[in-house]
Amino acid sequence: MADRSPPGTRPTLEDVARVAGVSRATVSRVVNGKRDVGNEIQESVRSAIAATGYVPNRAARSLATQRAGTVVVVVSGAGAPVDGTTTTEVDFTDPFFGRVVGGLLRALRPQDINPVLMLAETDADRARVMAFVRGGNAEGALFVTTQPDDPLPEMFGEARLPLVMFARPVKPIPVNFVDVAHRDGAALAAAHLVSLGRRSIVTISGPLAVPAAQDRLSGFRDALARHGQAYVPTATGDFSFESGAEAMRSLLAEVPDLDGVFAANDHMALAAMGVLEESGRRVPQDVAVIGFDDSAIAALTRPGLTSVRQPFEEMAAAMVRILLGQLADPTRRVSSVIFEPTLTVRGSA
Amino acid sequence: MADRSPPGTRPTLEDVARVAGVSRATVSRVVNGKRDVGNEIQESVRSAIAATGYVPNRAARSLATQRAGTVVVVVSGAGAPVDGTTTTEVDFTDPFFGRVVGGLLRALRPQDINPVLMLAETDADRARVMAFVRGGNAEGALFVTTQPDDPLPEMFGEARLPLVMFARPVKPIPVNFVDVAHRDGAALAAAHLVSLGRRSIVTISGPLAVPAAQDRLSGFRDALARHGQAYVPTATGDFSFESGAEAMRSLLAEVPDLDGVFAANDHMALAAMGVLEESGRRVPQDVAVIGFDDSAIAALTRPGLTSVRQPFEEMAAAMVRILLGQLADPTRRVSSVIFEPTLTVRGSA
DNA sequence: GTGAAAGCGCTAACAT
DNA sequence: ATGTTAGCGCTTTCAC
Repeated sequence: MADRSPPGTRPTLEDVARVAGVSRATVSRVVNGKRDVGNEIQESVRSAIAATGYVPNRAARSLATQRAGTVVVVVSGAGAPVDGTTTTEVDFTDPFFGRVVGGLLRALRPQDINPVLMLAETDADRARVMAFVRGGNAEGALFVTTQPDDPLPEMFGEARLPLVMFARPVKPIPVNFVDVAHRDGAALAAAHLVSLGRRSIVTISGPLAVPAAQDRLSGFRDALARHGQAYVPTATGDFSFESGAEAMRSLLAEVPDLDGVFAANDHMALAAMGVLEESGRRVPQDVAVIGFDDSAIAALTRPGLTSVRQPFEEMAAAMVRILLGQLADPTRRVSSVIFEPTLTVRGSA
Repeated sequence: MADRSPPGTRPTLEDVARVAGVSRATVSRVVNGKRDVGNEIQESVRSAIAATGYVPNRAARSLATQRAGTVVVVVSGAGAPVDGTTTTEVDFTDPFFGRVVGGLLRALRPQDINPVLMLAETDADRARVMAFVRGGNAEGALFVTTQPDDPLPEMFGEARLPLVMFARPVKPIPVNFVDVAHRDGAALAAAHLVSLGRRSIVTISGPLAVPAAQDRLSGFRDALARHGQAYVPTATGDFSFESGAEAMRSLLAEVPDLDGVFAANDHMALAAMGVLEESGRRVPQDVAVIGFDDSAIAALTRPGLTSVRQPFEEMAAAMVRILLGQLADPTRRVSSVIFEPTLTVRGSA
């Protein structure tokens, strides 16, 4: 198992072939599991591989096969390109980012495809991503963003390059995506609040330009209407902690006797809890609070935050599956998969 | 700018050369910014590139240059290989993971080197990483882990493969790393608590097998000793929320009149705050609490958590710098850079 | 079942 | 200053 070669010189197929006393082609066949190779030879090739410590060079393979063996995982989150460092970090501390990327990596792992991670914060970034894929350096892209109007999906569409998004794009463009049934998640929250006997329920919405926020709001309203509460006082935030606090304050002014709150994400729900407590109301006794995302933070507050959970890792796995399907059959039509959320019940509701 | 070629066939250097009426070599020179090319020709090559939509193929370039143009970013966090999904996610929701990886990507971005992201959760994963780099598919690795005894660094060392770690490894092996001055960070916390007039200060340590936890503890003790508090009651946690709560309870039993707490990370600090409030003590009036990491959560609690902050993005940039230096001059000795932390003051202390 | 040979797209001497 | 040429390490017909 020792390294014989001088540092910097890696063993090649040629080396293995020489050691095994066969041709490069045969070694290649063994390496790639082609079955029309005699057993004896197969043996000796394997031991030659072990002896030399051979590892295939992907660049050479890509060149020969015309397949990159690589996909790009593109992440973008914060809206504007940032000069400071703070805003941009939102990407990565955002609950869903890490979970999704982790899920993608795990789903990709058995496929012998490796993920190149790229940021898409600026137009230059996006151009870089496009060039990368157009140059044949990746076979497709997996795109996870919190920025609903990112132009990248359209660019991919026009270039007819394989892409799967996490979350439905705002514009109705033909693109593969995976999403959660936001309306159903909201309905879960509504049903839970009602089952808790809450009768004066309000909601803090996300920015209505974001499809997910839209759906969570309308789903919540519809569900509550089915349960008899025809009108749901609503304040709109932007998913940030601060906006959640402000929304809660204005709702409190409008509906002092409210006893249930559904916020479109956990940050805003947390902020709402804070405002409620400052106002002398107890959570969950006086007011029940439910968030959305089931982020790491939700478990770290007192009371813990009841929240709607998206099955991130399954969703990530689906993204990979769709992309691989598309690569295997490029004529395949775009597809989407919608997952059902669940409710994680903690102390707040 | 239109695509002329049938889908699937990408323009090559050859195509550009033909359109521009020059040789491949000349196009290559222009593409790579070699300066010994006449202006006229340069012009026509550029427009030929634009006309064809040419993008270099990295596989071919790698093969020719013998340089991968790729580094692998390895992340590992959760201790044992996991069958469920929960534990493993720790990686990604951990405050530092996203910040560091984000920083790495941004530092790599201008370098025309792209990062392949790999997990190192199991031995098979580690083997995969090793094979990847040994096969010449990446020029080196950037390793960020919360697992102090990961065997990967040693494997890289033995194979004499370029590696830079985030955080000093437990074993004193010769490896490049970037870290923060944990002792100084702890001293910052100590000084702040003392300046607040706290006289009965305790600390919640991380697992002592982790160098960072060791340093934070000893740094805190030493600093407090310099300020006159010779003995610091200590409870040891494992960085988890639950362990922090338990540690706080036992400290409370031991030192009922404590008025200051320094926890080795934010999760434990948060848990401590919760236990303190349950016990009827107010934060910060009765007890001041300081955490470590300045994670996203720290800003989302009430009161906000005062915490020691590591300059993650600068640290990530340093990792990249060190790796590139090593690649440029492989004989370079291992080096390390230690950054100074700062204190982010919020409501809790 | 195995080998010989061509070629993937690019770079880097070496010629001119 | 530009072109010619020979590979980089691998896969893949096509012969044998």
